[in-house]
Amino acid sequence: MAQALPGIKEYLPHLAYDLVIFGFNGKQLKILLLEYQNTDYKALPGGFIRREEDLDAAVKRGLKERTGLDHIFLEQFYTFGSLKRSRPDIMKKIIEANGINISGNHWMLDRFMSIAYYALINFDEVNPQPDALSKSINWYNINDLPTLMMDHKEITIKALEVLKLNLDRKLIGMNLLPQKFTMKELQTVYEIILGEKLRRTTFQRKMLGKDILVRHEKLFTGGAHKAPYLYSFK
Amino acid sequence: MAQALPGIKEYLPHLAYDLVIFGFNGKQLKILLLEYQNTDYKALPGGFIRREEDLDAAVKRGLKERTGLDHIFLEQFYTFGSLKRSRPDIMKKIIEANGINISGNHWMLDRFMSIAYYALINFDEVNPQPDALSKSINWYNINDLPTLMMDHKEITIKALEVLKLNLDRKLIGMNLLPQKFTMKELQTVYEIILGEKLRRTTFQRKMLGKDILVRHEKLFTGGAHKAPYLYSFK
DNA sequence: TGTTATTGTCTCAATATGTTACAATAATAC
DNA sequence: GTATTATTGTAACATATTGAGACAATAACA
Repeated sequence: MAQALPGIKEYLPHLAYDLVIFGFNGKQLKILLLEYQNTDYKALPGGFIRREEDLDAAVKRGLKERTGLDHIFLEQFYTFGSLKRSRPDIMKKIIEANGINISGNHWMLDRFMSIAYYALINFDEVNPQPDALSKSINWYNINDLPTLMMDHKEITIKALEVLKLNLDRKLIGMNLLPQKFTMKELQTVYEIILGEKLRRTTFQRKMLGKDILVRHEKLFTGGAHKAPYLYSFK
Repeated sequence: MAQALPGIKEYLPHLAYDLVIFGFNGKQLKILLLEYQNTDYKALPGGFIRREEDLDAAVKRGLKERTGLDHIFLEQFYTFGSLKRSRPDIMKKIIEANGINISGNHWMLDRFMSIAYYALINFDEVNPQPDALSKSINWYNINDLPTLMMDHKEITIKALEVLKLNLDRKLIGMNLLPQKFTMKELQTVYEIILGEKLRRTTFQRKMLGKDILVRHEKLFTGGAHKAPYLYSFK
């Protein structure tokens, strides 16, 4: 089961990226977390940058490896560079828990800066894949996260803050919903990201007034009530 | 005149920071640019990160070296990581123009990512200092910039975009104005950053309504008209 | 004392948002 | 069928915010 670690000749030292991948299941906002083999550590997906590769390309590559998806909303939001964020002791445990021997001066145990990105994906389209060191990758509710490794909690909180600030400006609902959705689903996305309840009538009027939605057929769910229209973004 | 280059043992390889330092002279928004010795290159101030130094600390150190100032509004806004942004040919010219020999595989000629920050300072308080490789450092009007080295124009444009987005949220006027200022000066700061004229009466009402300003004595400038009040931030 | 440019504030109009109300459904129960 | 229920779409009105113009109150100077 022993495998080769990435070589220092292939990757830039001291540099990594981390991904906060948001998904929406119709009710709740979730993120993807890796669980490392034989440890309790849960972590954001991440990776290294090849020496002859654009930063953005490296992150897109990692995102595709974890989700199988291309052409996803992806945005850099912050670079974490404090000294204390690097924890060679934890990295060593994770690698050794995979049955790999690592020398004390291996480059993966050095200090790292992490350039953090967040991605927005349609929950239903993705089949997440764990990376080489982890045993599983799973969705976790943003309001009920487990303990995260190192500074990954801080990274996640910052991602959510940026998401909130960008909510209106970047039409973020578009990327978290299926192609067609109801007004209520759109409102739920907004409510979860903003962390507050919104008024139904005001929200509807505002969204319809923006001239960004197309109305389609009604959705009959079997509920004993008026059926809502489906919408898509223009 | 020959001097020693920074050693690879002291600094993290492949990593630099750049600073977009904004100042306001009462009329125009300006940034600080270095001019390298014996070249036509103009560039943003920047530097490297020590191996045992927090990223933020490195940038604060650099900001203090250039401006002499501490406790300045400073914010990270983006990390530039494309392959083509690194130009070892240009770096080599700059270093050799300082009368220093540099070998072709020196670490300063490697690929670099740059973590960009912007700072807001009070124009009148600062006495800028050039760095070891440059002959001068000067203020340039943001609307009339010279040709900048490598991707520094792109970095500057992005800084201005972020400044614009953060204008209301972070009370940016506070950092660009002297302690006491007139409503007109505050409005001018807003107008330049937003790139549009604002309505005097609406602006005044909005600012006074925010409950962030303290009104002081009037300012008599000698103009043949009513004297404006001076304000400071609470 | 009149002239000029600018400032502080008021008013009214135009928009935008908060709030309530209510008719129009889809399914189900009878 | 007809009544019942939950939810949706939209109208209506109230309130708040912003746009636009008007105007009196200066400072300095001729």
